[in-house]
Amino acid sequence: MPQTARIADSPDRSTAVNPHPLDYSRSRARMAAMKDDGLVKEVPSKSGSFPDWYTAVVLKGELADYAPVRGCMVIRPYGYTLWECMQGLLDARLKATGHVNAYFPTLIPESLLNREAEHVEGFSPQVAWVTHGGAKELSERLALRPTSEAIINTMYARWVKSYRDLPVLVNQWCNIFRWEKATRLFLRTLEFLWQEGHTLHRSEEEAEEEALRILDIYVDFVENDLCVPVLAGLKPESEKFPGAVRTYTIEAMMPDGQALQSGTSHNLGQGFAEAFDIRYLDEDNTEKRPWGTSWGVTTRLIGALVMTHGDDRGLFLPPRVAPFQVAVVPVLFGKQDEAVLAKCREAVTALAGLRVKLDADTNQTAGWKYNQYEMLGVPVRVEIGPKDVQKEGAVLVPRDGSGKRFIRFADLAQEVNGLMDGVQRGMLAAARERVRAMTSEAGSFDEFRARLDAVPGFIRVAWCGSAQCEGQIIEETKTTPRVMVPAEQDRGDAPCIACGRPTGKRIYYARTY
RNA sequence: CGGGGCGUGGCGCAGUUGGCUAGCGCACCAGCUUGGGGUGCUGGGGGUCGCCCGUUCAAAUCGGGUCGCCCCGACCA
Repeated sequence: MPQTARIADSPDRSTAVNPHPLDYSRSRARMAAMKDDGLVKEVPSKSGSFPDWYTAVVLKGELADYAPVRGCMVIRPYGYTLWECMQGLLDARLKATGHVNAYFPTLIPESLLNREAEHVEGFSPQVAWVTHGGAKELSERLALRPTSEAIINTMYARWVKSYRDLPVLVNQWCNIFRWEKATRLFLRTLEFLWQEGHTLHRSEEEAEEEALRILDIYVDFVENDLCVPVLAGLKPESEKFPGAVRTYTIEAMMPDGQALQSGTSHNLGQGFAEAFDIRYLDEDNTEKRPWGTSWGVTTRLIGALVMTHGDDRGLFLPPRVAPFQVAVVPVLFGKQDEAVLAKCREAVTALAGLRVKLDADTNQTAGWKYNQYEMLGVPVRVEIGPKDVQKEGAVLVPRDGSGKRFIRFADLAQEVNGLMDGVQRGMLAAARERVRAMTSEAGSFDEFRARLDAVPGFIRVAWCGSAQCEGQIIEETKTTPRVMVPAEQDRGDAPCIACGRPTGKRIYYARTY
C-alpha cells in the first residue's frame, strides 16, 4: 500500500500518480543525450516547435489523452485532480459572494434555443444535435448544450414572481459541447468542462455590478491561484457574447505570442428576460423585467497553466492547485531501506495539511522518479536517503530550478511551507515579467507590424470605435481585438490608428488561440 | 473548411522500385545485477501493418475510397 497521497476533494485513491505504465525510454542513446543538459528527452524543447511541445507536455504530464472520438479528449485522473483543485478555489469564492450551485439538463429543445435571435445565430454553427431516441426520430431536435441561457432562463421564468425572489445567483459546473473544426487538447475540444453562472437582478446597475464582481473574482483566481497574469476589461462589439449587452473578458498572453481568452462575464441586459418572458412584481405593485448576467471559465485554463509555466522538463504547476504539492522520493539501496522509508513516512506526517505523494515503488530508481515528478510539475520534491537519515536531514528540490538544498529534518514542515508561498509568488512574478515584455503600443500600422515582428504579443492602439476602423486593423495586422482595459480609457486623446480621428479609446490587439 | 504531414505489438520508429517466418528501441514478464538525476546483462511473451474495395501467382508495399490524428491558414471558450 504505497499510496499516501492525500487529495483534497477526491473521494477515492484513483488519483494516484502514474496508475499505468508509460513509455519512458531508457535507451543508452537517450541516456547519453540526457547528459548534455540533464533534461528528459520525452519532452521536446519549448523554444522549438511550440505546438509539439505543448502536446507532449499535456500527454507526458498525464493531464489528458486523445479519446477514440474525433475532437474529444479524456481528462486523466491527474488532470482531473488538477481541475478539482481549481474548482475548489473558484467555487469557494463564488459561494462566498452568495452564489449557489445547481444542475440543469444537457439536452436543450430546439424551440428554447431559438427564443433569443442573436443567441441562436451566434451558436447555431457549433451546435450538436440529438435527433433520435433509440430508432425513433424525435419530433423536436435536442441540442447538446453549447451554453445554458435558454434552459436556465426558461426555469427562471417559472421561479421568479416577486422582487423578493431577486437576486437569483445560480452557478453550475457541467460539460459543454461545441462543434469545432480544429481541436487542440484543453484549448479547443468538442466537449469541455466549465462553470457557468446565471444571475437575475432587480436593476441594471446591480447586474452591471455583478458582471464586474465576477470579473474581479476571475482575475483574483487566475492570477493569484494559477499565476497566470491577465488583461481584464471590455470586449469590443464584434467579440461580444451572442445576446449580451456587454461582455467582459480576461485575456492571457501565451509564450508564443498568442492571446488566450481565459474567462468571460456578460451583462445580458433584459434580452433573455424578454425572450423567456421573465417578470416579477416589484414593491410598487407593477410588473417588471429583471436584468441578467452570465459568466464562465473552462478547462481551457489548464491549457493556460501548461503554456505559461511549463518548460523543457515538462509541467510546472503552481502550489495552490497542484494535485501533489510535494513528492517524497526515498533513495533506496536495499540496505537501510526500512529506516529510509520510516523517515519518509515521518516526513509525510510532518507535512500534514499539504497534498503529499510518497513514492515508495521499487521498480523505478530514484533518478527516474526525479524526472517523472518534474514532468508532472510537482512544485517541491523531498529526497530522503541513508545519508539524510544519518544526518537527520532531507534534500529539498523546488521545481523552479533554484537548486537542491539540504535542510534539517526538524525544519522540514517550515521549509516546505515557505517554499509553497515562495514558489507561488515566483511563478506569478516570472509570468508577469514575461507578459510585460510581450506588451507594447503602436501608433501606426508600420509600427504595429514592426512590434509584432519583434515580439508578438499584446499591442495597444488608439481606436475610434468604428467597425470600419476595426475591420481595417484586423485586415492590416492579421490580429483581432482582445480587450479594452477600463483604467486606460479616456485619459487623453490620440489619433485612431486607422482613420486618424482623435479618440480616448485604447484597445489591445493580438493573435489568438 | 482549404494546404501539408502521418496511421506498422502498449509507446516511438524502420521496412514501401510488390517476393522468404514483418524488424529495431523502449515498455511488459523471469532471473541475475545495479541503485543520491530516467541501472546493466541474459532469456521470454506480444503485431490479420487504421478500415473497406480493387490490381496481382503474390500487397505493409501499387490504385481507389473511407476513418482518425498532427501542423499551418479562415470561424470559436
